[in-house]
Amino acid sequence: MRTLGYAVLSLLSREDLSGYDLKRMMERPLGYFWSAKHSQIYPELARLEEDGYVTHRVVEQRGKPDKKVFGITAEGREALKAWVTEPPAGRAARDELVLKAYSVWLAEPGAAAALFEEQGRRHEEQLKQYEEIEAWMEKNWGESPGRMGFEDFASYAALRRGIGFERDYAGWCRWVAAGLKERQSG
Amino acid sequence: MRTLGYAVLSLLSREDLSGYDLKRMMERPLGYFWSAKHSQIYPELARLEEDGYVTHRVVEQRGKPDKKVFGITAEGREALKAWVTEPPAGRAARDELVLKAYSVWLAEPGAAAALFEEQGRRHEEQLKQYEEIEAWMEKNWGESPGRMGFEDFASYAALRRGIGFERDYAGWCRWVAAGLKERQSG
DNA sequence: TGTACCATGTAATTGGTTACATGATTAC
DNA sequence: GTAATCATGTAACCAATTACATGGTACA
Repeated sequence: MRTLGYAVLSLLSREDLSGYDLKRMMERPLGYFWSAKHSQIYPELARLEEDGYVTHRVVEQRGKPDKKVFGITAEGREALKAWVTEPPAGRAARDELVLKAYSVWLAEPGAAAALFEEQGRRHEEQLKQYEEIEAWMEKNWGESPGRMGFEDFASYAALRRGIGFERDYAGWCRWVAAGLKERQSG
Repeated sequence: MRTLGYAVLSLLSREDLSGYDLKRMMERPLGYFWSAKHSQIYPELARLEEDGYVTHRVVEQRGKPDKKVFGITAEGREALKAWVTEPPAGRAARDELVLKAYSVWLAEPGAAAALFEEQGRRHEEQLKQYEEIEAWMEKNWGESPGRMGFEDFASYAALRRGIGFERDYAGWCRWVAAGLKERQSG
C-alpha cells in the first residue's frame, strides 16, 4: 500500500468522513505534513474499499448533494497500526529555497535579501498560526503533557514538528537575509 | 524550465562536470537539498544543451572510458541568476514520520518509542556529519562570515539549513520518544 | 447573475524511481 | 573470480498535479 492510503486511514481512524471531507483535511490540518488533491483521494478510497480497509454508506442531505461517508474497518485499523511503528522509507530531501541559497552568490545581494526576508515572513506567519492552534490545544488539558489523552498527544506531536520547523526555517531565512545585506553595502 | 535544470546549472556554474560527476554531486553534497538519479540527469543535460544553457567537449582518459565534460554558457548563467531571486513555488510538505506520529496513539508505546529513538539517532548522525563539514569550512576563513567569499557564503548558507533542520528534527524525535515512554509505564 | 461551496469522478501530463542495457578497469 | 567504480544511455512504471467534466444550493 502507498503512503497516501495510510494518510487516508489515519484520518478515518479518528472519525468517519466523506471524500470531500478528506479533501479538506488534506489541505488542513493533515496537509501540513501530508497533502493530496481530490483527484488522488477518490481513486484511493475505491482501492481501500476493494482491499477491505474501509466501507461506505450513502448519506442523503437536504439542500446539498448526497455523499458517501467512509469508515475504517478492523482490518484497516490493524494495517494502520502495523505501519505506524515501521521505519519510514528515507525520502530524498528537496528544498528549492536552499537550492537558491546555494546559487545566491550569482545574484544581486539586495534582490536576494528581499527574497529571503519575504520567505522569512511567510514562515513566521505560518508559525503564528501553529502557535494559535497550540494555545487552543493547551487550554483543553492544562499544562503537563501527562494529563492529555493519547490521541491528543499524537496530534500535538505532529503540531510540535510544524512549530519547530517553521521557527527554525524562519530564523534561517532571516540569517541569510542579514548576511546578504552586509554584502550589499559593507 | 524545471527545477532539476537549475540544480544542474547551479553545479556547472561552479565548475565543469561530466554527467557522472553530476550524478555523484546529486548524492552529496547537493543531494542534501536536491537529488536526482543519473537516469534523470543525462536527458536533462541533453535538453539544457539543446536550449543553449550548457555545452560539452569529449575528454579522453587513460584506463577509464571517455567522458563528456559539460560547461555552463553565458545564457545558462543568466537564466540561473534570474531564477535565484524568484520566489519558489510552494511545494506540498510531505513527511512520513510526522504522519506516523499523528497515528501513534494506535500503536504500542514501547514499539513506537523505539522507532522515534532510532530516527532521532539517524538525524543526530547526519547532524554530526554536517558539523564536521562546518568545522572544516570554518578553518578555511577564520571566524566571521564577513571575511569569506560570496560563493563560500552560499555553500555555508545551504549547510546551515541542513544543520538547523537535523538538530531540530532530532530533538523532536527525542521529545516524542520520551512522551511515549511515559505512557508505556506511568 | 455570478461566485463560492458542496460533491464526485476521469483523463492527460509531468516528475521521479526502478529496471534494463553495455562495457572497460581496478582492487581484493 | 568478483565486486566496485567509471561512464552513458533508454524504457517501464508509479505518484502526483493539472485539466476536464458535471450539477445543485446559498449568498451577495
